[in-house]
Amino acid sequence: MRLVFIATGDIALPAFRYLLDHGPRPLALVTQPDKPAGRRQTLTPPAIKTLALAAGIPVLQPQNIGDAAAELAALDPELLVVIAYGQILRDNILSLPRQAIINLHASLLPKYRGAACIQAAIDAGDAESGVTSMHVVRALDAGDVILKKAIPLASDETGGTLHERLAHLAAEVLAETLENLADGSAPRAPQDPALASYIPKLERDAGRLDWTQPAAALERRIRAYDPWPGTFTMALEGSAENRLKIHPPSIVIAGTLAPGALSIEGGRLVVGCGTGALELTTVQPEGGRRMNAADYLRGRNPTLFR
RNA sequence: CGCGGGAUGGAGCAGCCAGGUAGCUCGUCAGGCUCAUAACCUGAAGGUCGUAGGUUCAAAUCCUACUCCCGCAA
Repeated sequence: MRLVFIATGDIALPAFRYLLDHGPRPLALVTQPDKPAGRRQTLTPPAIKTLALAAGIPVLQPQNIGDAAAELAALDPELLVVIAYGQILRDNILSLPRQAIINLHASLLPKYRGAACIQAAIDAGDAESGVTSMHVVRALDAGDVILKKAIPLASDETGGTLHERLAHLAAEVLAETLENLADGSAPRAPQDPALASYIPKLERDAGRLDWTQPAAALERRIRAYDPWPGTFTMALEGSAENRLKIHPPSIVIAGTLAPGALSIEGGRLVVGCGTGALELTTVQPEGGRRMNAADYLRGRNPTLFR
């Protein structure tokens, strides 16, 4: 099968490796251009590009994927596989493959269309999440579903652990989807629009914790947003106000503290929430390294979180 | 050269701006108190103040270069 792989995010790595190991071997990889990353803002290629080059797969990095329409057409692909590419595909790409263009999405569609689907499942307290394969249509993540596989979420699940598990699940889903397409047995189920939800891309300050929220919701958010985009609060330390990152795990406890008020006893850091309170175990002051709450309290003297 | 914070006994920090006895909260060890304890009391050990130069009678502190850690941003 003449297949072109279109992906940027690391969640696509296991699926890409699967194709390299078991075929069909991709004719090319389309990925986003190298971007400045890290503290020095050095130009960094997507990890999947490095993997492709090592395997001798041609790599295309158009600024806009529409710019590469002619090159892709020249490859005469039967199937385009899209995973976490990061650009909307337009008609000049959608019309390219002779057989199909499919997308793998890290949620149980039609729930959580959009970019932050992994975080959304944990944030909402869902019992399970999964990976869905579908046909790509013009509306985002709205195409007919081929198949989906679900996995249960652990009580200590974080965005990082779920990302890892779904990445491997995606490889399984891709394998099965390709088999079904090859032998013509692929199901095609329209999504029920009434059940659809859309999760917008997370913004800069999305990780700031709102202490008026219930403790249980904040505990989920701290897990969901770890390691990206992370959660933080502004800590009043003396006359200064410093950014303080909050890492999981955190523990929901009963309490009647006012939202953002602190209870510091025996090296335990407890913050009042809208409902109940939250004990924080691991924090990271701006400019400092990650440390446990007792260490933080030894050298700093926070009086209020907001 | 994207912006910024940091490196001080095992941990987290103060001291630096206005150079001149190494300090705080813990931890560790010993002893005491207690039915008992991560509680309390007493005492002790433990530091080339990131590295290399420079200024000075004198540098954790001022100057220069370098190494490493981290936050923002992307």
